[in-house]
Amino acid sequence: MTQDGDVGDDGGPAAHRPLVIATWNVNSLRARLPRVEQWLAEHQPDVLCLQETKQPDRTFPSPLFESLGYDTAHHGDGQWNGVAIASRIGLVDVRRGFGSAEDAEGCRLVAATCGAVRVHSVYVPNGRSLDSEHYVAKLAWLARLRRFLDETCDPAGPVAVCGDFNVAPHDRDVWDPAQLEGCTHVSVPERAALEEVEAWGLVDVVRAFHGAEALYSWWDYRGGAFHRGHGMRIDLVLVTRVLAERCVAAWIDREARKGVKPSDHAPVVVEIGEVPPG
DNA sequence: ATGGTTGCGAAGCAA
Repeated sequence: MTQDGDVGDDGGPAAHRPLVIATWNVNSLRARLPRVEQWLAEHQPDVLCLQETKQPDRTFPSPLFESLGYDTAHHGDGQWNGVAIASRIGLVDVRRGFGSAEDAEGCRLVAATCGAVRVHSVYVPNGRSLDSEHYVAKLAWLARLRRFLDETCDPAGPVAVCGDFNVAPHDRDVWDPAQLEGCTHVSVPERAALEEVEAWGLVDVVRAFHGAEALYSWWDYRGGAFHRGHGMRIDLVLVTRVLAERCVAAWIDREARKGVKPSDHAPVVVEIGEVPPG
């Protein structure tokens, strides 16, 4: 690992490695642990947000993360949902859930300050179907997230909201909008609820870096969806303007969807040049 | 053709 120094390799000004923040719905951390270890070693993110750890806090493998140089905060209470943040740049002021009745969906939000950045790992409810009570709860959860940001953060500061939003922001974020008419993830109300979250002061940096190009972060396990290109971009890194302005790269690691026992989601990675103090 | 796959936990549900 390189040390931050006053002088770079070429003798010129120090070349600071960007701050790397990633998010990954691992669809069971237990099942995915070898892939997560491999991915951390390969990409060396400073912060990794995880969703669907599918385990209670007491079994979360924090010692393993510590051995890899990461402090962790986990919020999970059983075999479903579960979110975490792993950070090698510090991890303080942990908050688990909204701290209110709206959190009844359970273990879908954890926040922590990592270095200068207030980081949130979120797992938005799936919604199941448009006529389901779970869809109503999904809309309410997104509205609660917006209020949570209003109450706990400053949009002028360095804030990142990362995770599986279970909403494709735009028709360009799904392989075939016609096939998905009447389905969750693309409906007008949930897209509006996501826009309300972004309107707090957040930029979808992967989209900002890739114009209108088709980019997906999730592909169904069934029917060879990945190889057919049948995906959706539902995993997002949303950052405040002060971070977006310093963003030097933002991408989705499709390679992680390949190989042995992949998650059905790919990691989303954002690289930020120089982070000002919060 | 209402299929297909994975994870959880040990039958069916959730995604």
